Amino acid sequence: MPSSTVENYLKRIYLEEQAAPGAAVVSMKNLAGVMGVTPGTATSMAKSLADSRFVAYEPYGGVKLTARGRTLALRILRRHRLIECFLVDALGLDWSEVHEEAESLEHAISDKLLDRIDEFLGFPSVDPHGDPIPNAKGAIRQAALTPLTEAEEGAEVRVARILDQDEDFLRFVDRHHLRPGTRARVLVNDRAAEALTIQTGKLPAVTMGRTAAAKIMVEGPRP
Amino acid sequence: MPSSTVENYLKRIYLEEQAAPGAAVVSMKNLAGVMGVTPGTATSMAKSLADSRFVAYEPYGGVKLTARGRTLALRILRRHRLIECFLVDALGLDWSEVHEEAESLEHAISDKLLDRIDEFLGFPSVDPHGDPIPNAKGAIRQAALTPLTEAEEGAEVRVARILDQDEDFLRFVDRHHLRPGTRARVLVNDRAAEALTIQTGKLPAVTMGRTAAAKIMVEGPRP
DNA sequence: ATACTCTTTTTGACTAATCAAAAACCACCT
DNA sequence: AGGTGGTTTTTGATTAGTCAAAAAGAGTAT
Repeated sequence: MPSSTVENYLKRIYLEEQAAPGAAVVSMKNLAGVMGVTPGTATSMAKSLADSRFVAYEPYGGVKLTARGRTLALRILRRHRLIECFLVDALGLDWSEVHEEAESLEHAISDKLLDRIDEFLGFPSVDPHGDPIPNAKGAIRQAALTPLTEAEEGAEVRVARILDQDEDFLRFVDRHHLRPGTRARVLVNDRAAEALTIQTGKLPAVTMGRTAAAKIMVEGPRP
Repeated sequence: MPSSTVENYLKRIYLEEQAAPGAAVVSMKNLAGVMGVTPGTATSMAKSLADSRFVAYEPYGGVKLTARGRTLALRILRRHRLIECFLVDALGLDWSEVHEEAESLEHAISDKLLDRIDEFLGFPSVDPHGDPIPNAKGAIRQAALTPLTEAEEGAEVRVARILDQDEDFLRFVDRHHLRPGTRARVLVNDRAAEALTIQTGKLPAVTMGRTAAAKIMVEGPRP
């Protein structure tokens, strides 16, 4: 039974691999950064993950999940995201605050309880942030989405996923009614100014910078 | 922030103190036994709990919770029991299987979420086994109960609490409809034979031994 | 009080996870 | 080739929690 530390490393490695689909491996510096540990710790953990065959690791070559490691990472991610759904749907917690809570519960919940929750929720396919939930077999299916920065001016889009779990950012998104599921119109997308203006229904339009817009994934004008 | 290991020790010490109200302290042998560790480990943990002022400890003198230690123990117990309620009431898990699950979730849940659950459940005062739930301030209130072994023959009793969390025993109780809340009549209480026969409604009567009956707490014929 | 038994403590060792700081290595740029 | 800057690895230490086995202490029976 892998410790929750190991589970966290694998989850982060998976997320880093997803975040930078170009890079084949995750560097020690990167890993140490996202895990909040020193590079030396990342190295020794990389070795021990490799010993357990969760990652491929070559000295100076970074880490890369093996099939076995990815399976476990997806299992944790599934737990995390189902728990988020549950906290929001069943207990009415705010979607901006469930991430932290799920972060600890994901290591403590049994498979049995998780399945019960999955059933209770009606087998959801995405969590409250729009992140896809791996199924019990570890398969993950996500519709092709584009960052808001790519949207044409005048386009009608549907917010599908928010890529940042930071509470402040989520509250900003919430305040302007840009939660996943919302339809909105892109009024301005000024690439030179790196600013974008978007409007939901009859609400006042919001203008945000490029980096903020890049964290909001949308479905195009029509598929 | 105490580790979950420390939380578990304090919880067990509290429960042992309750289980043997006569003994003023919990011995190392006892503690090692219930925690499933060697006596040496119990000793070194006792010292470290004493350093943190959770228990009073004198060499060869056993441990005894301080006010501080009891407060923390009751906090864990509150978590444990509210979680059990929640799993049964909100997710329909069987009361015989929630103990183990709560055992790990109790260390992972935040105070905020726990309060939300408490509210969701309508501030229950006992868990599915009839164990009293400490309130947010750590106060615990339990009606005076008597073990079934003390019941008079012919008495009508109300099952109030089951003192054993073992899955098999709980399933036995369940099978014979002796869950907390049930009214039943004591048909035979033969102290010499150490056997007791009890009947719920029109169901077939059940006969059990003294030790089993001692784990079932009831409210008297009338208060 | 003496011996015997049971409990408790001590000692030494081990694993997992971490840090700080030194050393080694890699890649790139003249 | 040689140096330089940044990354990675190594080394040595630390903390929490554990065990096995030896040593010490307490209590009881004769």
